[in-house]
Order: sequence, then C-alpha cells, then structure tokens
Amino acid sequence: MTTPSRWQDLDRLIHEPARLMIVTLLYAVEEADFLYLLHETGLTKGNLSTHLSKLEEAGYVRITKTFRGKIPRTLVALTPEGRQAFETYRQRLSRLIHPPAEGET
Amino acid sequence: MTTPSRWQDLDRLIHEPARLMIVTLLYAVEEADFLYLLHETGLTKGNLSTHLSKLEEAGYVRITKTFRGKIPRTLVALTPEGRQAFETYRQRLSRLIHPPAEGET
DNA sequence: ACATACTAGTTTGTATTACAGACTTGTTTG
DNA sequence: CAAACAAGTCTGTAATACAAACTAGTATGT
Repeated sequence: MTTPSRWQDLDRLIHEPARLMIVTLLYAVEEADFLYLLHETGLTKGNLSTHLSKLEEAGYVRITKTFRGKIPRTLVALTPEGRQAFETYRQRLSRLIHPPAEGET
Repeated sequence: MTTPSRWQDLDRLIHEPARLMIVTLLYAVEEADFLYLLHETGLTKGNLSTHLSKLEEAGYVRITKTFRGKIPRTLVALTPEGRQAFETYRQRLSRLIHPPAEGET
C-alpha cells in the first residue's frame, strides 16, 4: 500500500489549533457569542472572524446575528455536521496517538 | 486572564500531520529506516527528508547514517526529548479534546 | 454637538511553510 | 556504458495564519 489507509487525513479545518479551540469551546457550551469566543481564545477580532467564516463555509457552525437593543450580537453554534466532524476528528486522533497495538497489518 | 492558560500551545512541530505520522511511527517502533518511513507515510522523499531535518533540529529525533555494504542506510530514532515532547503533546491534546468537565476553575 | 469607545466585522499585507518535483552523488547491476 | 536505486538538497509555488488597519453603526460622556 503506497497510501496507507490508516493515515486517514485529519480534518485540517479542525486540526488548526485556533479553530480547534473554537470548536472545542462550542462543543462544550453549545452556543457562544462573538465576545465570549474572543476572550476565551485570545485571538484578535479579525482572526476570529476569519476562522468563524471558514467554519461556517464548511457548514460546521451556524452564525446568527441578533441585536441586543440596537447593538449587534453574533451568536455561534456548532451544527450537527460540525459536531459530527469534531467527533470524527477526535476519534481519528485518538486512534493515531493511542496506537491499539504494534505489529498489525 | 486575557490569555487563558488552558490553551497551552500545542507543539506545532508535532502537530503537523505529516510529522505526527512520523513521530507516532517512531514512538511505536523505536527505530526505522528512511525507506520504511517513506513507504509507511506515503510522503515524497524530499518532503520526508525535510520533516526529518526539522525534527532533528528540534532534537526530537536522532538520524544515524550507516551503510549496508556500500549502500547508505539512514536510521531514525526518537530521542528521549522527542519521546517526552510527544507525550506532552498527547497529554495536552487529550485534555483539549476530552474536556474533563464543565464549570472549570 | 463632538469625541470617544464599543460591537462586529472586512480588507490588506506579511511571513511562514508544506509539498512536489527536479537535480545531485555515489553505488550496484545489466 | 546505461539504468536504477538510496538518500538526499534545492527551488518554486500555493496555501494560509495572523496582526493591524480600516469601516459602519450605536451609545456615552462632557
């Protein structure tokens, strides 16, 4: 096998540490607003915004823009797909870094 | 805390999937030659060589050039540091993707 | 009324870097 | 002498993370 099937590609979108933080946070809290993510991750606004856009394009998060009075409020939540993708990512990674046994085929 | 301590930076050197493959392999087998890694990872020679050099610069692997007859043979092994770094990486990642509980400190 | 600050972004520029492919050197084999 | 293999180095490209600047609308302070 020139392309060993056991190295299924990790989802690069989630693998990136900044987005891994975001997804992990969202997985835990289910819903978060922009400022919460901003403070929790320590990213800059622009950077956070870009990462959220990428996650949204991939269908991993849904971004809902609401208003608190007239002040914009951006809510972010994992979609079922995003949730699934994270779980898959987590499984593969676990299998990768916790090898089941040695000397397999 | 503007920079939450729980997001200790993952070791980018190990985090990169290609190198994660390499390090994982080395962690399992303890010693491997260039061709073995080449076939197992499916990387190109140049790419594998570059990644190995980076791991060597970081002190994570030791590269020993031997000869089988007159044919060069390159052996690669994790150093204790590399072993340690991988374990640390693994721990942090585990803690990241398997959150212990909610309602943290 | 005007300046400042905040929310939530978009755009721009830079610097890194992974990756493939070409090229190199030395050796063995036909 | 040609071809193929081992183990690289070098080069060029394309992607991309990141910070900082800028935008736009609202609220507040004086």
